[in-house]
Amino acid sequence: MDGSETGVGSRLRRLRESRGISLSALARSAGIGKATLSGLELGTRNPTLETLYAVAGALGVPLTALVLEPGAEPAAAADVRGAAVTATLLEVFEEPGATFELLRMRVRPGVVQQSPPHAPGVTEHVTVYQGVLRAGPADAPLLAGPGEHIAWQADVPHVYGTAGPDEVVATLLIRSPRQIG
Amino acid sequence: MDGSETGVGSRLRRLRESRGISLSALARSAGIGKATLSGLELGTRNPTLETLYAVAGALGVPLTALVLEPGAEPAAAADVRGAAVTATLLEVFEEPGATFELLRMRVRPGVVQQSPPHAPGVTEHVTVYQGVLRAGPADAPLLAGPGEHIAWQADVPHVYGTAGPDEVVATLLIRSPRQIG
DNA sequence: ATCGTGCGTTCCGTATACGGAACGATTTGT
DNA sequence: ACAAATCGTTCCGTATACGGAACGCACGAT
Repeated sequence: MDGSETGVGSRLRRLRESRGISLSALARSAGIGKATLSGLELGTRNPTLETLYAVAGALGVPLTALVLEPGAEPAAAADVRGAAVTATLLEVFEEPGATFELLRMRVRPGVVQQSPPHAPGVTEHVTVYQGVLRAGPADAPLLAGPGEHIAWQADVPHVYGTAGPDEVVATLLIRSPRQIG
Repeated sequence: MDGSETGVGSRLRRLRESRGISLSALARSAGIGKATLSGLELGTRNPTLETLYAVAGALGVPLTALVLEPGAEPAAAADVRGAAVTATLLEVFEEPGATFELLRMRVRPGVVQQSPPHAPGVTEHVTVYQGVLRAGPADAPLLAGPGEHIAWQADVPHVYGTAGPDEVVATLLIRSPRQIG
């Protein structure tokens, strides 16, 4: 039973066949059973992380090439959505003094999104790649165009919007200091 | 037995705790057992893909935020290493007009790394999180400290180095316009 | 025509990932 | 201060992912 077919099987089969490797050979070089690999490709098994790492390693691709997705991804749950902003968490960096969350953000033109205050000490950093962004504290938003970077304290209400007709593409970095308790 | 601890457990635990969600609550909202989640975080279990999807979905993060990896990955192909710079490819964004490659970069102090020119139109954008970076065109490098962002045209020789005693941690975004032919 | 080799799938016993229900420890409410 | 709730871990029976060994099939060589 597949139950939650995620496309890993078909993606893996295409990857393997595009390299002209047989199922038996890949199973052997990955150190897993043929039955396991066959079931994985057919979608009749729910592979463990260990199996996925073995296969990805044998193919010489990052695990994300099997699991992540060229566009059709159903993982809408991975996104944060609001009136104007769609954001996807890319990475979380744990540094000694703070946690950094790096998100990719899109802002639709013509709408302004309010965001409630975060905890004290939290700062937001935005680097704009496309479009012109107007964002920052609700009472004093800042402007940033492609290649520019703005930052503000996020412990007050803040807003996101565009200052031009185009959609804005940017990265948002949220810095949360380790709470001192 | 963990066998191949990939850091998923500790990363997941930090992610969960940084949001102030209890293990019990996350297990409930993900629709999985507390025992499963506990074992996953402790690294005593080898989770299935289905479990990983459930947890990532409940946290609202892409699966890659759990699985993408800190260093033990055999996929050295994803890494770029040089005299002073170690970079790991985090994500590739395909936009209509350009390809963006987002990398996490570390620059060791005391060494300067030369990088050959890229194709015309390629720009590099760096956001610094720690340390002071000196980078940019070889004849006119720029400085950037924590929270600052610099960018330059990468079709000339450029350099990476530090301007202080500390290692620099930054993200590097390379924008390559779709070739016009 | 009959091997011999390799393919991908299926069968099967074993190892283990799963969820439910304990458990002790800690926090919260009265 | 005690009781109730909730925390994260551990115990345990069940479901299932695992690898080894069949299986049927498609070729190539003698």
